[in-house]
Amino acid sequence: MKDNIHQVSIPVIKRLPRYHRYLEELKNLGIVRISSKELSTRMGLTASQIRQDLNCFGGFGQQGYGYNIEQLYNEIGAILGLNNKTKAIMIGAGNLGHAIATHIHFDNRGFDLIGIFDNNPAVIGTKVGGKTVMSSYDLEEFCLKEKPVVAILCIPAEYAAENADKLVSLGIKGFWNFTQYDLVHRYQNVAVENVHLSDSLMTLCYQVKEINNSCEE
Amino acid sequence: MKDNIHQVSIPVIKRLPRYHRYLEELKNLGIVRISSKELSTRMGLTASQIRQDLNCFGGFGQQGYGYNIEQLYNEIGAILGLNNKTKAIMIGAGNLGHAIATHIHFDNRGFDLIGIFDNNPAVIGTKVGGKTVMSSYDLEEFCLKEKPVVAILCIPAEYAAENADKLVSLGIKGFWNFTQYDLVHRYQNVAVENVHLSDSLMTLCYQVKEINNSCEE
DNA sequence: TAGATTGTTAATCGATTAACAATC
DNA sequence: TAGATTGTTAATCGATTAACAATC
Repeated sequence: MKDNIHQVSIPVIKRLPRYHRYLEELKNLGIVRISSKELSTRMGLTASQIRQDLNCFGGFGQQGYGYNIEQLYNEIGAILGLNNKTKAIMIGAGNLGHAIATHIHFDNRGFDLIGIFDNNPAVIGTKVGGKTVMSSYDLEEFCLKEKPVVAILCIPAEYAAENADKLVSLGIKGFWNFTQYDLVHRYQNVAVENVHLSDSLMTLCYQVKEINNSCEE
Repeated sequence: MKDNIHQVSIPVIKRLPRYHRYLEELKNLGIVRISSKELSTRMGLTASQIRQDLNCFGGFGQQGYGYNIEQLYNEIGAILGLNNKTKAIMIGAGNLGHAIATHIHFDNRGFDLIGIFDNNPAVIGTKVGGKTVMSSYDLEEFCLKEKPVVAILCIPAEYAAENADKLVSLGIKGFWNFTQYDLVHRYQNVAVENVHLSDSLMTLCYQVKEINNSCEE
């Protein structure tokens, strides 16, 4: 590992999961080593970028040889913290929450989903991904006892602010935010990862329009 | 509108939906005008950036006054193409597809979801968001007749490549890709907007770890 | 007119790419 | 040893920020 003095930039971090995916695939193909050049061709980026990215964390390669795929795969997994079992809770078990809870493999991604909460009586008590949905009234007691670190927000935007404030006061250090609401810049020392689905869809709308325009010309 | 000669950069496009959201909120509060300075404070960015971003598309403001909120809101909506009714189909009506189909307001985002397909007999024929799920066998005929422009991929990664190839051959010009699979760089003149949920979660994993580290020191 | 605030040009900052000496 | 490929420094590119003249 290298000096942790200046922290790694966001663009680099965002590329790590993609490296991890490609390396997993190569590993499963039984390939042992790869050069930055070869990997760059497969991934559609430059060899320079790969080497720069990896050297933010240390020298994982070997001159004249390249990188050992399995080793690099494990290193990146460790950097991301995928072997952790960070306790996570989900707030909101509607359509989206339900899908996220059952669709995502939290254990492979460094998390342990330990509780799901909702305030809708029709949902409380039902099973979602093998877990019984709890009432929001029991959230505080649960947090004091279980000390979850991350909260997944799958609630309507209008409840996001109050819920987030409460959760931070209960010790939450990170949000996976599926809400329209802008959580970033609100808290000190709290990580926020936004999944703004509507924003993403609008971006696609623009792009498709642009392609249509350029084709018509 | 301004010269369309050099196209607008991706970072700018990605910020447009956020502007749109803030302006909608301001509009609903009944506020009529806003300066780039005031908006920048609310959004946590610089006034310069806002003015630069907006001037990619034309001069919507007025010196000494600022921007008319309703007008700017409408302009950005028009730039994004939110008034379009681009025909979209969904491939895969599992947990995630079901949630996306019912959770997203496609009509406000420039799209019209006209068909949902799956190859699971247990799902075919059921209703999702008021629409009957069709069999994948009928996809080709449907596309030839209805000419959808965008496909939403909510299928396992291993089926992504074959489905995407087929859909492109059937005239699809854009993907909203919820698959692990990397669609970008595969096709000419096809827009791809990725929602890599697992990647996003891994990024959060890293960030939470970093916060913990810095707090312990 | 004076004050405010834009549109736009210039300066800065950061991220990506290229180059190459180090070394396996 | 010679060839290959890294780690790292230097050059380039692009995006963000600052400055200011134009103008409402």
